[in-house]
Amino acid sequence: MVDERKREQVFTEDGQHLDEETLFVVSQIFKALSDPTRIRILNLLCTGEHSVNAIAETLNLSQSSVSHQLRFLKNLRLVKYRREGRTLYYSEDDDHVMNLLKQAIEHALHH
Amino acid sequence: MVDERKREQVFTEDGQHLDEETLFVVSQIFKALSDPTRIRILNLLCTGEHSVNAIAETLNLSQSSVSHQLRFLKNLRLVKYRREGRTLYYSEDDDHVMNLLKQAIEHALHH
DNA sequence: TATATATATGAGCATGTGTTCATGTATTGA
DNA sequence: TCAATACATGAACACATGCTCATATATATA
Repeated sequence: MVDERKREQVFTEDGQHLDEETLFVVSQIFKALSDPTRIRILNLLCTGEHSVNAIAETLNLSQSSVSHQLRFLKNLRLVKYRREGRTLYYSEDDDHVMNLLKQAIEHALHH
Repeated sequence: MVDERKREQVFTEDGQHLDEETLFVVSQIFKALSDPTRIRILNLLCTGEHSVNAIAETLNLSQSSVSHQLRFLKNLRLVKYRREGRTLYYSEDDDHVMNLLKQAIEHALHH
């Protein structure tokens, strides 16, 4: 039997109270990682920067779809880009989130 | 400038080729963590097992909503339950995924 | 057996999401 | 300036998602 008294909203190591903003940020991070296309793009960017067309060709996706997803990832500051002429080279921009992705991939592969 | 030759599908530490199933599993894990209600439920279960009604009352959610989400989490084997009379006590069932959640929460809090 | 309690489930609905298609914008080179 | 290249953007559509409401199921107790 468990103690069912309402927990006080103290901050403990786990099960701490989550304010609205934290809840939103956490859900956004995971939402970004919850789509197969975005996972493939981020996984590819693990190997270094790539142009939009390179991503589309390598992953066999439409240029438009890749561009839309890159905008999504850019808004969350998970990727960044650098311009060289007409070409934009995208690369990762959040070590911590990339780490979460790598952990989940490792977990899924070794099961 | 980056080497744009198509990557061979060798397995390297990062950026490895992701087969369909792995991709699906990874996306499902993150999808489970991408909803505020499920995050709150899992975060509460960090503190120990809770009945369905206790979860609903503590988090101020409807019984139906909690029950639906618990079914979702149970299908992914992220939670389990034990029966005691009419009451079902739910608890976490995947240390690794709970760890991903805790990391993301810590990351979001200290920013 | 009848009633109450705890939870599960299905339908329906509003909203969110990811894609394609068409087109717009920016940069380069002739 | 004109055409070509690389990428971005908006609309529209199909589909997924999470909630509520009503109801079903399972267990305990009188």
